[in-house]
Amino acid sequence: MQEKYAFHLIEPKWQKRWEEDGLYNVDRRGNRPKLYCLEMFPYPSGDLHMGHVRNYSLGDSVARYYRMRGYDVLHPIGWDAFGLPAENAAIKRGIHPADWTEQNIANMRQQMHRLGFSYDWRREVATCRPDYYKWTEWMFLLLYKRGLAYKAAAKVNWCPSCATVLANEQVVNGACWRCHTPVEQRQLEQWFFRITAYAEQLLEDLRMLTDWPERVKVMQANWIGKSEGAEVTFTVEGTGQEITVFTTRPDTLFGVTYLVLAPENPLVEELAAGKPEAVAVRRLAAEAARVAARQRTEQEKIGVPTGAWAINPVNGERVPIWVANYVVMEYGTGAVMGVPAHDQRDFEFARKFGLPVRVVIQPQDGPVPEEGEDLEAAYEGPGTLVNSGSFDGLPWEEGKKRITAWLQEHGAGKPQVQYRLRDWLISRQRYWGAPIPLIYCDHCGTVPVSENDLPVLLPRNVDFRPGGPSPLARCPEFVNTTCPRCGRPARRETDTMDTFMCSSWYYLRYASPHDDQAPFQPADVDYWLPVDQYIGGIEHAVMHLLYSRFLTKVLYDAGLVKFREPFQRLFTQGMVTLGGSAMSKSKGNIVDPNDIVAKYGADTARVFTLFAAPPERDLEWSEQGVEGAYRFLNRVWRLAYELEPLVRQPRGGRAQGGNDPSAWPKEDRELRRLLHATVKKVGQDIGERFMHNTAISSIMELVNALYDYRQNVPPERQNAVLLREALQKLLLILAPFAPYITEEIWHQLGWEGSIHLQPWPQWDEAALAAEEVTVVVQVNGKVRDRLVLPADTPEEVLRQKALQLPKIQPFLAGRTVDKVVSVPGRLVNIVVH
RNA sequence: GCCGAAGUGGCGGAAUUGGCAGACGCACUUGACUCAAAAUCAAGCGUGGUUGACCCCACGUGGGGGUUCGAGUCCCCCCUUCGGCACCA
Repeated sequence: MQEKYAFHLIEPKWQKRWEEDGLYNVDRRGNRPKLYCLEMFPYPSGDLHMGHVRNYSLGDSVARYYRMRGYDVLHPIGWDAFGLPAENAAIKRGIHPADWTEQNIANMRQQMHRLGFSYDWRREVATCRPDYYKWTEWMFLLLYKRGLAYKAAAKVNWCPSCATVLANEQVVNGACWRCHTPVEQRQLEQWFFRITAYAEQLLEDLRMLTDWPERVKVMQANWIGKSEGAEVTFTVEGTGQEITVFTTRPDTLFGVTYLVLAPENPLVEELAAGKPEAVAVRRLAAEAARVAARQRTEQEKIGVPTGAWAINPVNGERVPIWVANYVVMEYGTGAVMGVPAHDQRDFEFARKFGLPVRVVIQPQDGPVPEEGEDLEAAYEGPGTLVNSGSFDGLPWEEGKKRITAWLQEHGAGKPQVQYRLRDWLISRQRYWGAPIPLIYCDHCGTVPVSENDLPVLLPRNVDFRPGGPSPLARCPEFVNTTCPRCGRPARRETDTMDTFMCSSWYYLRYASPHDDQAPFQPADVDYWLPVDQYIGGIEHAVMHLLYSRFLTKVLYDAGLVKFREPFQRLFTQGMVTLGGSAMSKSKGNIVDPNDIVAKYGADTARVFTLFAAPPERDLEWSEQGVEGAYRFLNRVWRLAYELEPLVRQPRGGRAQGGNDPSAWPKEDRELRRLLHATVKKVGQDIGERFMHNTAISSIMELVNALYDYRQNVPPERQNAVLLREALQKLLLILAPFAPYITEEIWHQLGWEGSIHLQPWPQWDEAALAAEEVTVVVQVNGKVRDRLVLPADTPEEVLRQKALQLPKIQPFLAGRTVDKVVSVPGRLVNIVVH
């Protein structure tokens, strides 16, 4: 065996060999359990960054572990390859997006090879290739046919920097999720997916996801934003028009002292027309229109009366109708009933504009002033109905039900559930995306492209110069076509799909990556899906993960898949930081994985990223920590080098006491116990706990124990059988984390076959029981001494020995022993006073 | 404001079921090897007190209270940090 750990020679050698042997290719066989381990596929930006290294190292160790445990492991990778940076490269550097993307893919694929990730490369997909986006278009048509795709004019989020619209999920704090430019509101006609039709299921099925992080489920639930309440219909005095409001507090209906409409509500103009208030109303509406709905939060509440009045259905009272900027058109009905006594926003508004405040809920304890005019703030808590006619005295929850029922009986309302979720806007005014497969015909209207004509190909020669309509709209060869229905000249849709559409179904494609008849074969998907373990960043908690869940449910309803949820277990890993913040080009705090691999090797990079922090937390990059990981691998190498003569002895060498471990000396039995305990723990840490950091630390402890044994046991007494077993198992459990060095040592020591095809080592449960235990002796809960005893010492003997310990005596002198608590194998606690 | 997660040495973190707090690693200190350095190996390394030394004692997991023989872990209150949602009626 070589004396030096020459990673730079070892790693390229095995990389090539594994690839030639197709070591990680997997096919549907069915005679072994399957496991689908998936990491979120990357955008091919050009280079892997440390976040990728961490994400893929995590997934790879899981995949390798289960492979060794006898599973057929589907572990694929691909490229989320449509998107704006490719188009920007075209604009800035004159390189075509397709070429730019393919070059980046080639480079990143090479980096992944160097890192030794165990992918089945035959299954690689790229969303920008026609053989993939053909099926993205197919998915669009599926939604279209099922009535889940529609075109509508709406006020939408526009990113001026990306020159395209964005979905609500893609606006973060009022800015574009990708480039952080503040978004603007624009009135445009766009394509939407009716994700709101699945709001209830998307919310309800979160319960099934018991192996998802709580915070992701909470974020999705918040995003869906379910509210239960009632719709109440008010009549406009004089005209008989109706204004419907949504409220979660029908129990406060007797407390209504005004109505408010959103400035964009079309009723506003109707109501004010011809009245003296019309000028002020129009001015307010115009003012509000200038401010994006999402930025209104910081605005002062402003409002004006419309001059119209409404009749409260429950008591026939006249209340004024106002317009105010604190009501949003996009939620509910764009109209709200004002109950200042029991809603803080209404309270502030009423105080500012001198509207009356009427108390209709009395809390159980501590009276709220009966006269609303004395209130200092709205009372929003529970209580009993007052000033509410025949409903007086009801508990509020009961009041909600009874008043809603009354409204329903009298045709003035009904129970209503509202969701905050909006439909998914999928049009993008960009070139580098999957075309929306629709044709507009002057005679036939909107006509979907026939499935047989898919894919609608992106034309290669387009004009990328910025400004004006999107490149596709400026490409007559693309735009001009014939109507599939009537054959007359027609125009293609020139918007492309949101790239989140491409990534919302890719995990299905890996099952049948090259099928040209269907997006996937049922037999493949039924076998491999759902994904058993999905790993990625938290940033996709409500974007990618929500869209993928939605699409899966649509496919389920269409009978195309047999599962309702695509990702069984989800793990969200933390960021890689340097100087406390995420690595980014703009901050200039980048560590290039290429440099680390060149300097220390891929195994070191992998071991460091897995060891330095628990996977879910942020990982602060540390060059010294990397050196620590490198030192550890060198210690493993040296250990193997030193043990080689022992390992290679004919018939495995000798062991004092023969091959029966129970006859071995104590040091041998102790080392064997640690070995077997470590094998068990590492398996649990990867498979059950997802704590790769503690898995590696326990392997380090094993290595340390082996060094101690070598140093402390005289050479002639060292147990070759044990050391051989220990080294072999050590390599096997380290293999998922450090695939190169373990493979190399495995072969240098003369063991057969790839280490990565070996079964996970067995552990002997009987070997785990320590023969001797250290029992802590406490007095009043404080540790005063320790006893080392055989593990099977009877509890009575244990207590006796503890009470007789010399160090204990001073603490017992002059005191009475109340009781003695003992836990065999752990402690004795003597309670005195 | 509502919801969620977290808070442990100089640093990253461990403690899986209520049972020795600080595993493992980094940094640091000392020693061995060396002409020297690097590498490697060995020892030490929570805070305070005490001692010639060994020992020993007290305190210690964001703060305060509680349950328990025993709390980093369970309960209540509070503080801080991070994340999500937010005039959503």
